[in-house]
Amino acid sequence: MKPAYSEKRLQLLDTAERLFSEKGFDGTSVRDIAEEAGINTAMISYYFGSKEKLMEAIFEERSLNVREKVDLLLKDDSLDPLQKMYRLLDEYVEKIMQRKKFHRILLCEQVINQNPIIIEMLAKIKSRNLSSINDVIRLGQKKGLFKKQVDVPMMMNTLIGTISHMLVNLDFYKAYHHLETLTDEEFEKTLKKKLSAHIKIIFKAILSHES
Amino acid sequence: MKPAYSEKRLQLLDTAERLFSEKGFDGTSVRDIAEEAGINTAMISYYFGSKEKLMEAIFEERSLNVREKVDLLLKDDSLDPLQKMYRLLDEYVEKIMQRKKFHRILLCEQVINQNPIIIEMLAKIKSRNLSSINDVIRLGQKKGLFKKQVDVPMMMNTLIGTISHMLVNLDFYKAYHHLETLTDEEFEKTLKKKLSAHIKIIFKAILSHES
DNA sequence: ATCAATTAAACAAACGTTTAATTAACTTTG
DNA sequence: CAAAGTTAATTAAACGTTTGTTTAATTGAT
Repeated sequence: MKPAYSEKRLQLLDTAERLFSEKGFDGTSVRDIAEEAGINTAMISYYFGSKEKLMEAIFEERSLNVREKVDLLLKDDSLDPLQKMYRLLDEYVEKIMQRKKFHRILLCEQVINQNPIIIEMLAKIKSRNLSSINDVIRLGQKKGLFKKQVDVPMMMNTLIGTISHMLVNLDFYKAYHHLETLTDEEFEKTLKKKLSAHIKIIFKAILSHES
Repeated sequence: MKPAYSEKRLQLLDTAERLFSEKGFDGTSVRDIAEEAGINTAMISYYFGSKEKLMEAIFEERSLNVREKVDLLLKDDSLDPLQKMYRLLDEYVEKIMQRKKFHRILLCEQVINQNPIIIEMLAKIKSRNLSSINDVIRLGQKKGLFKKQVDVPMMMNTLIGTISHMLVNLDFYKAYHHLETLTDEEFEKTLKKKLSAHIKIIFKAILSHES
């Protein structure tokens, strides 16, 4: 369980992430992971200690923390509060799309997972991110640009819910809009633009006071 | 595998739904289910044929079909198209909240599931529901009340994504708004109202043309 | 006496983890 | 600079459980 960054460790981590996202944690055996990675089964215990701890390692390496992004945003005087929120929203779209496999795992594990270490990890990240976002919201309210009553967790719920649910409907969405001819990169680019524009409309309606 | 509606069959189905929603399909053993239901393990094969088919039975009994609701809505001349969409949205909030356990299962299985029967089942329901909803949208567009370009799957993605993601954040949301003192029924009522109002704002922004 | 419902026991297969042995990579030493 | 010694990396095999399903026997009602 010694080395922190070896090629085989990373190989196991990537393979496990892929298989967990395709078949779930309990649907994937350590033999599956080792075999597909071309590495001996015992190496999982050797590097991570256990299958559970391998999962924890995935969460530690892939979880999304927006505090730094928010700090930069708050300092940037060239952007009004709504534009700051637009940038933040794009950050979520970008990062979640960038880490599709992990966020599919996250989607399942938030329902199923019983591991107290992961539960604690997610609770901390959620609280921290929410409190950072609240800073931006309060700024907008102070400047009189946002409504006084904004249900921020509800708004974030729609942000993450919309992006996450798109992750499970990717193929359906692609087929509906006849986008199968596009390359993966083209489709991804198109989709991110659509998601971004769509959620901007939503955020504007939630945040700013108009009839 | 004979009887379609016996007390023990329903008992197994309910217990399985609960355990699958708490621990996932692969995280739940047939012994778990049988033991918690107080029924012999072999009865699962007897009634359903297999664990897989038990899961299929859950999907058959709990999936949400909105066609009837939409048909009623389309006929109702006392409602304008936006109000029809509001009613439809409330139907989704109501039904998903009513079937929390099943929709937690659905959330995971849409990512993980490999069972072709369930995949086919979900694809059919999704297409059917979407085409029904498209009828309402086209009506609104015909009357000049809705935008000409509406990404209906994207809109539905936000609807279902918002409600579903709330299902995994219930406790967090309750704690954030200090709603722990409420009874379960009171909280559920409050939450449904909040969800409904929130999504109405979103739908209005997506559907109607304003700056 | 017949047939459905129910049971405990047994089945092989798959599970996560550990073991003890072997190989590979360095370090130390003469 | 090679040989010996030392530690880390890697392996195949085995461990004891648990898995979903089936079996063959038993119960209960008609």
